[in-house]
Amino acid sequence: MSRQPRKTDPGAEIHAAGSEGKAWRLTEGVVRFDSVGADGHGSFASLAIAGDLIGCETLLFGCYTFRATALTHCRLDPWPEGGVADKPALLASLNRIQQRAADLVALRGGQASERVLGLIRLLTDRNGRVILPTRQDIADITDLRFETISRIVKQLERDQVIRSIRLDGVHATRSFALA
Amino acid sequence: MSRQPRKTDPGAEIHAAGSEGKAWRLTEGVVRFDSVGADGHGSFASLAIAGDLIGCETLLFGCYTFRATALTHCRLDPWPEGGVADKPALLASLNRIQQRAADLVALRGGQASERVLGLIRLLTDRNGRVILPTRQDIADITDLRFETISRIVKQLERDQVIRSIRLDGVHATRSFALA
DNA sequence: CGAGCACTTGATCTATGTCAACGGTAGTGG
DNA sequence: CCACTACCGTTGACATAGATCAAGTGCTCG
Repeated sequence: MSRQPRKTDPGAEIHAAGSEGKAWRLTEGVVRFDSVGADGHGSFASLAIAGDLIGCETLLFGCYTFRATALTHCRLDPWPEGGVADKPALLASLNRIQQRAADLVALRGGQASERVLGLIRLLTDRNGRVILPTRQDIADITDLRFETISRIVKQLERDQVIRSIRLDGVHATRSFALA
Repeated sequence: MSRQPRKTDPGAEIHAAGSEGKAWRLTEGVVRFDSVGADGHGSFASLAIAGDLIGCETLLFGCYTFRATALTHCRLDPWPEGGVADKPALLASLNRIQQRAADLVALRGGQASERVLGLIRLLTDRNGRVILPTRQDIADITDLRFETISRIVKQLERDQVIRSIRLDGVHATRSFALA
């Protein structure tokens, strides 16, 4: 029995921390991971963007370490494709996780506007389009406040660093093209 | 020909970004990793503490992605022990890297004193002892300024959250015991 | 002894947080 | 259709944590 690809809406929980499940490759969208404390409250831990793996810790433990939440429309494909992960695939994902971690650290240091711009660049596709998470999610990722994010995004728009575009099914405040 | 364990002094470069080499397990000490830009300037990217792997990306690329610098006296053992990494070992390190990344993200968010305390806890051994990096390195890790770190560490000492201890070969301002 | 480093501490400044009010849009139920 | 609610985003006024600038201490090494 092979698993099916899975699609999610923005805001939907993909899996809870500690729940059982398998690993996936995120082929479209953005996912946030949260560490969940004993009280059930979560704090932002990591991010996955298209191409990243989700839940590879299940290969070791059988259950997920973090809570995963879709920040945009997402598509998840079962991983590993053949059902069994080989060593080169593991090495590649290990490397990707390491790189992503360095990106995240960079998004939490320096000037507020640089951080937001950094995240926008990270999320921009090869056509120069971005679908942003909500202001609150951007704030959680960058450790800023949503009011600050709102001001910065507006300012980037005024400075014509980004320009609002219209994609169907996406809030007007969240789809942009890089200038 | 099997490689020898390696020891380093605080401040020493363990390897440069892009240089060729193998993977190691850090058995003692703390190491910082920096992304190195085209201009040769580095920015803090990640941290390894005792038990973590260093340079597992060499299994894939043959060379190191980041610059590695010893923050304390360190001991490095060749990895994998047998010369070839098996899948369970890879999965375990993948998991460890993921966990470490979440720790790091947490160290860069919230109140300054909480971040510093978080780092201190992360670096404390099972006997409640810590050897801290320099104030500047702590600042780079937490994205604060060294003056701020100095004030916070002193305050933690005054509040008796930590207490200065004397370890030979270590600056008096850097070895502490948790209260 | 002098130079260089790491650390400490005080005074002041400022980027960002906080609080508050309001607008737009989607959904829901009458 | 409208009324109502629930979000999400925007904007202004003001507060403050931490940055910045500056001066001085103590240690180590040549």
